[in-house]
Amino acid sequence: MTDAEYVNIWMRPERPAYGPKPAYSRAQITEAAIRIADAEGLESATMRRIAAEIGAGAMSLYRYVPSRDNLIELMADQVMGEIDVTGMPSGDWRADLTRYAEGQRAMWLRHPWIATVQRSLPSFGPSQLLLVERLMGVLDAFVPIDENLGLVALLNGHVEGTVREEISSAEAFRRSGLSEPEWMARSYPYVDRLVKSGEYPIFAKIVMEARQPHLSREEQFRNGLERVLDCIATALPSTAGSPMPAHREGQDGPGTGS
Amino acid sequence: MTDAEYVNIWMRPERPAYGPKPAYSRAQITEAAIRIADAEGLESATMRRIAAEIGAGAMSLYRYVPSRDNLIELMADQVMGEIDVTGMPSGDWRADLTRYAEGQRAMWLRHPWIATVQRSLPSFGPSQLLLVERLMGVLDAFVPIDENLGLVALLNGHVEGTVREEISSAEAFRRSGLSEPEWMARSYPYVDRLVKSGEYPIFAKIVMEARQPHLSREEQFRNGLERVLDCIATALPSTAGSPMPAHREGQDGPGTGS
DNA sequence: CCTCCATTGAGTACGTTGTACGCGATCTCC
DNA sequence: GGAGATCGCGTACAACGTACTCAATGGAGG
Repeated sequence: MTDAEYVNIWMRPERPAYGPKPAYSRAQITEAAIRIADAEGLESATMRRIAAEIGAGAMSLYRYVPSRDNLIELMADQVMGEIDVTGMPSGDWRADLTRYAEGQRAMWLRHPWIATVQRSLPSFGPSQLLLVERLMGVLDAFVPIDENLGLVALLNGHVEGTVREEISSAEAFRRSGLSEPEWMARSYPYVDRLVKSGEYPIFAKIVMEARQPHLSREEQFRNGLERVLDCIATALPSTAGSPMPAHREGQDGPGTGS
Repeated sequence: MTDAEYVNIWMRPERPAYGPKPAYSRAQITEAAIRIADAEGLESATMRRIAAEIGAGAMSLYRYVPSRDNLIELMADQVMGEIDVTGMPSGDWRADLTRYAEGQRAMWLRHPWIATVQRSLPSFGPSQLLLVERLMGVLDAFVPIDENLGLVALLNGHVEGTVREEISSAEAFRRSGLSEPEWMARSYPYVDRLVKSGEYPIFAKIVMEARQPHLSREEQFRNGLERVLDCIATALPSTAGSPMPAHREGQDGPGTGS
């Protein structure tokens, strides 16, 4: 009835007209859920567990949140608000996008369960909306809105793709209960068999030769990010300010000399 | 005990030495699971449901697969095998990568549940391995392996990011049980309030002005893909063949006529 | 002031999930 | 021809999300 009226969790008012004072709040529940999900994974953030965390009865949560799915939407929007995009656009689009990208990555690493959340697309929560405003505001002066959408998608695609991989390998370890070295030791026979079989030369090349996988995650991320920013630069008019990538100081783009 | 020995589903042999003839097979179970997940979502592909689909008892599946998570890994690898990468590298890297990207997208759209699967990173199944061989083989002759990894990550990031958005909006409709027009009608008051509030000028601009969201999904994907391929082109040596389409001097590569 | 009743926190209960365990039947190896 | 591993499968259990129900609560209308 009234439940189905709201297509969005944000369309549903939190506080009713009158009645007894609520003992808890959406914010409190959301924060508790995030705390649990951060520490033990999203699947551990069950309704009972969250309720216990704040000292409530299991069913009390449903006075504040219509369903677990909606609570997860609240969690997702909440953590999006952690990304610092104040003062954007600052005038230096490259610095702005870098700060955004690193903030996004840091947030994902703090809250790895984000990777498993279906952002049911247009569920625009307040934090997500603000993020869009600031992020797309960076390029808004330089390109038409459609171009902006494309460039932002490119940037987000890279950030999310990279971090997702980072997270999922960490998650795989956590789930299996093995440490990374132990896991690698266990995997060695399989990988070794694949390499020695000769059927997968490029896989073997990755295992044997690639240095990228041995760099720190930060460096891997940085390298990819610079590439994406260079790509964005080519789509902007020269009035956009940041110089062309070719003669940037400390340029480390595609094809280092060594 | 012997269960924990295997870190990988692919390290565990399917057929044991002796005993009665198995009535089913991993492949059969995997296919049934995929069929159900395609039609009703991954959460409907429960062990009981899958067993019923092939006419088996619920617990029989555990003779073939150690856990549901491992079954999902099998499913994921299976559908990766659907992407047609035969004949790569063909010599035209741009055509190869386009075919790969569109194949990847088509596969994701056929099996939307893929978006929710944590690819526990190095669980290299046979199809995934073959895919890596063919895909990375496309650029292997032109760039060092580390550069290749970066470029492929860029491409995959775009494909996955775009399709993920495509899927999650479709999923949101499916879950809510509403049709797209009905959903939009329900959302209208919320969106309208946001736009009229004046607090979100760029969001408003997207809603009011952007044409990209009204293009077909194929066109949106194509546009973004071209951008990524252009970006990759700048990282390749000129011997790679495919010329830059638009704003570069058209040095027609030897032999490539497109 | 009192009364009304929507809303509160919370207990109980139901249906569904993944899967541990154990059974008799079946097949390969020695 | 045993011996014993492996088969399909029924039963059982713990944990999940959440529908339903209840007495207690406290602002609104008189």
